Amino acid sequence: MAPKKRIPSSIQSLEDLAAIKHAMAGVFQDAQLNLTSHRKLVVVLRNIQLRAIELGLQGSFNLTFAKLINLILPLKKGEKAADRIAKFSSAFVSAILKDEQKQREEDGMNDEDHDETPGSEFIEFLVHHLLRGTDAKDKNVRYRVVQLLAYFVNYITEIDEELFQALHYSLRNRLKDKESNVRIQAIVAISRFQFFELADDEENANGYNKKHMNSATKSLLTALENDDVPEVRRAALLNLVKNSDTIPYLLERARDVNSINRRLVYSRILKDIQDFREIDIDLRQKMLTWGLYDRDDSVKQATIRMLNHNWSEVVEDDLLELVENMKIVDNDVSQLAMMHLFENRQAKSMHMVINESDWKELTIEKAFVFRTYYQYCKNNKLHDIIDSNFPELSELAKTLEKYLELRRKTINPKKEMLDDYNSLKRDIDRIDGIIKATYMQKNQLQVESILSNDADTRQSTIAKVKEHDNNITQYFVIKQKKMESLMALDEEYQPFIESLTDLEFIIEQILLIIKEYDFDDIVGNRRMLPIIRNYLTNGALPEKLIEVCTNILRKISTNENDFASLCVEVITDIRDSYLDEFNDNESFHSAASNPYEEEDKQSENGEQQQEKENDENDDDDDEEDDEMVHFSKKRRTDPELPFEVLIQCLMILKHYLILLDGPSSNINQNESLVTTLINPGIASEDFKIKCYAYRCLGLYTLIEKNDAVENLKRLGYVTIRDINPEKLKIIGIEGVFDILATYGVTILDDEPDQGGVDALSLARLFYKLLKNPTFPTLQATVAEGLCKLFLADLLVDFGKGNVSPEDKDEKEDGQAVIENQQEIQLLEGLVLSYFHPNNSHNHELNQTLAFCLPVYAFSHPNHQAKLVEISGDCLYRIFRNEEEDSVQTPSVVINQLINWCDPNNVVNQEAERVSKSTNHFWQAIKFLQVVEQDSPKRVKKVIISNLNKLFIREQLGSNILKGLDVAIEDTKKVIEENKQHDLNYSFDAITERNLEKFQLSIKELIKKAQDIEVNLKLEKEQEENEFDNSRSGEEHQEATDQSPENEDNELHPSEDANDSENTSDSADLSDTKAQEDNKRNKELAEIDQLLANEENIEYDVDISIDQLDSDQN
DNA sequence: GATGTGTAGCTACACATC
DNA sequence: GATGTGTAGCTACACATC
Repeated sequence: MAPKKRIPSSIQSLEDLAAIKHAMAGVFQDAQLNLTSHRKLVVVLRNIQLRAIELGLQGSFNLTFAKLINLILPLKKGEKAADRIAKFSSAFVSAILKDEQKQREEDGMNDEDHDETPGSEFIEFLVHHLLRGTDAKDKNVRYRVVQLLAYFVNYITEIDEELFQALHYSLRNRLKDKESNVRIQAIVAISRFQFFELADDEENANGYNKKHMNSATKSLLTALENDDVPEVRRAALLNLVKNSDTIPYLLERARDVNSINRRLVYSRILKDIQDFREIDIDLRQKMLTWGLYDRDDSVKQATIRMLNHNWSEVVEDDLLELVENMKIVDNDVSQLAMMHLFENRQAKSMHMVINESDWKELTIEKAFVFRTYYQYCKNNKLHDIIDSNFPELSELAKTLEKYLELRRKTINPKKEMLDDYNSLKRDIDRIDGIIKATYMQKNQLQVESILSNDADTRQSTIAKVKEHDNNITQYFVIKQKKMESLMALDEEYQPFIESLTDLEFIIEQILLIIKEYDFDDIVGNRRMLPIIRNYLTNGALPEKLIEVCTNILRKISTNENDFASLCVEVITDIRDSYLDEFNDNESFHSAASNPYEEEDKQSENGEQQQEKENDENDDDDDEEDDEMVHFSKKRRTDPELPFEVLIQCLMILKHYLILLDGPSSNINQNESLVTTLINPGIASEDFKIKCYAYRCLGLYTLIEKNDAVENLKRLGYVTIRDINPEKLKIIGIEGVFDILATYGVTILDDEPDQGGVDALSLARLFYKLLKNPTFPTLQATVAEGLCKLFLADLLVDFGKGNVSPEDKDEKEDGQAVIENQQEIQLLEGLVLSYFHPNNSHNHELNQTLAFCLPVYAFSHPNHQAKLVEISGDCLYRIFRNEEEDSVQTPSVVINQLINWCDPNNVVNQEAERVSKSTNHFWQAIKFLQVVEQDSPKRVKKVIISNLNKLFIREQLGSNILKGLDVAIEDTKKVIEENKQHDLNYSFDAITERNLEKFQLSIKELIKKAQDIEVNLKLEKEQEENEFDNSRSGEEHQEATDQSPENEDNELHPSEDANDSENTSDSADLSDTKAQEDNKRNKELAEIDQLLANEENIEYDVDISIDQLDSDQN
């Protein structure tokens, strides 16, 4: 045999098994030390193997090899020696196969026709051997076994079918191993099977019903989607084949909870997919959205790199082509993507050149690229580029007009069809609304009939229910008919609306560029203004275009009054042109009645049209007086405005009002807008119009304070009516919050009976909405609105005026105090909804609160103090009912509360002030009360074991600290008293020890504080002795009062609610300078008093969330 | 369940090599 | 110039430990 010659003499001299074994051990010994000698050692071992075969010791060689492998099996993951041996084994197997392959080629044998060779025998033996260890008890053994198998599966083409099946079966079981490291190796191993045809492909569906997916791929997908260890999912992500079947699942990992996995999708997976155009366009866009908006910066960076490198390379840096492959209409992320693309190109000096001719034939892509490029240049102050690429304002005005004209020409011939289609759609929406309302009435009646005792009443209600049922059926029939007519139009409508949407998108882009221009170009302005005004009045523009147009108008206008006249004029013109048509009187203004017909004839000539436009305007001026008379005459008999007219007016009104500067606006022309547009809009049955009208009402109230309370009421009422859709409710509540934020809570009335709105009912409204999980977005909106009011400290006086002094006396502390605490109660409502299990799926709400609550807490010590006040109560309520399935554990909640109230977290605080904060002192007292109450044992335990985390320092002064010591003592007493008959109070040794420890630490602090105080006293006395000689005691008093420390150590105000007149007195807890013993005693007495009162306060106070519960029922 | 420890997976830089 | 190698530092997460 040929190889014989190659065996070196040193190995040739091995004569018996012992010598072979010894030589093999030597090779392994060296192989475990480093990787560099492996190539050499593989050759050596191969020679030993050949020698063993010569000696007829092939079996023994295999066995010895297995024994040597066994030595590394118990070594845990990461052990270098074991990893090297595993690699070495793999290299050796590979060498054998290559050797034999070469041999066969030399012998002129076909690839296929080989029988059992020593090599395949060796591999089979090894795989057999390792398979016995796949179920080993030792996790390290399982890990190493699967690791080795993962290496060997690369060569399994050589092994027999039966063994192959056994291997596949065992590895699949390892995918369910409880050790994640074993699972990872199993994934690597199984991933090689993806390229084979597997026998059991059909029976193992796993939910992925793809024809071409083999069972290995399916197992990996299962792991990818369901394994709860990120590394395992990562292994699946990186080892799965990439084809059209698997790619959607792989890209889905861009939303993995683990940021590394998300990043890998962008840095590896999308890179591996050579051409991003193979990905579905919607998915492509999702990838951009998820990546560019990822909260983790490294994911964002990976996305930007992918965009700038992989994607850009595919289209050979052609921006337009790239944009063609993105979704840009109604897609915010594309704009962000463009900014990153421009930035990268700017860095590489790849400047874009826009030719004049480009503007003549804009596509949506071109328009979008130009617009975002302008934006980019403006943001980065690249004025030179703007000047060389973008036309003068008057030029751009021409372009704009051209495209607006094109739009008009596109719409005109289809106008009838368009009107029909839209009115059918509105009809259907309206019928849906009616059906929904009828259902609700029906359900109500059904409930009534069940509850009713009277047989007659029941009879009549049942009859009514039947009637409703009939009506519903009829409505459905009508709806069906309308739907059919709608479908008939679809064929014509769809392609038309698509091209129209594109055209409007192009116009929007031009307008957006214009909006960013500087308007000091008078010629340009003069050109622009009539175009905008004309199309705003006569163009029936969609809202998006209206929005930009009003923005441009605002910029062109010299001042706010000018702007207001412009907008009101446009709105009045739209309205009047309809009314004129309606009255069908003189031909006055007939040109405007159908803006399209007449102008169409002249449209070829822009100049001519412009002239006509000017003429028209002149006419307006001349006839203004006449018109006013006309107007007032008509008003009395004003017909109801049709949908199109009213909605146009409301849309323009909305964006006009948005742009006004708030209540300072000195605009007088608005009042009639309410009576002529907003009120009819609110009265309209059309939901869309209603939404606009209420939005306008909210905005109007922000500039006109007169009816603020009345309008607040109207907006609030919208949110209560069950029939209103969530969107409308949100508009209502947003209006309420805007009004409160603008005017403050002082606009609220003290006496609701006289038609005003009082704080209490408003608070109830907020609670009700916050608590209702039927409308999750509304919940989140309320939370956000409240958070903003809290942050701006606008709720400090909320509800303060509600209780007159006499009332206060009558009710004693309880009720009066609580009604004065609307703000605190609302804050508690927010915190409770943050932790409430009902809201666990409301991401928007949770996100809002997760952001706002800490911002609120850390922005001012007073805010923290308010949170301290509610923390005990919150804790008690969240876990009051043990059966209730709370999402959060007590430990999480407590830690959150402690963290929010930690004075170290407040911004801009000096260390001295922080160490004097009473926050955690009070929190400790609140928490101890919860321990004393009938809270569940687990809550008590967690509280006690977390007390040591509170930030309490000796700087508080010994007297305050003594108060805490007393409180702990009291709590211990309560525990002692109850422990016999109530298991909730009987704790394990650790918990009891923790309480002791906490008390001990407080006692130590007291000692420290006393030492400091004694020293200070001595110093002071010394000083006083010196003073006494020259100064009077009065002056000394003054000096102490002025000391800055006095204001530092406030007890938070609401704590001394019983004593509110004395707030400033009691708040003074200065411990470093103040020496008066009587003051100290007073403070101590106060704390005792507070602690005593706290025990008396009922936690189920009147306007709690729970109360609302029962209100609803 | 809270704690500390160890590791994976970058990321950035200097330097060497082809 | 591009490509690889070595090093240090960082962060988030899994795991072991009590």
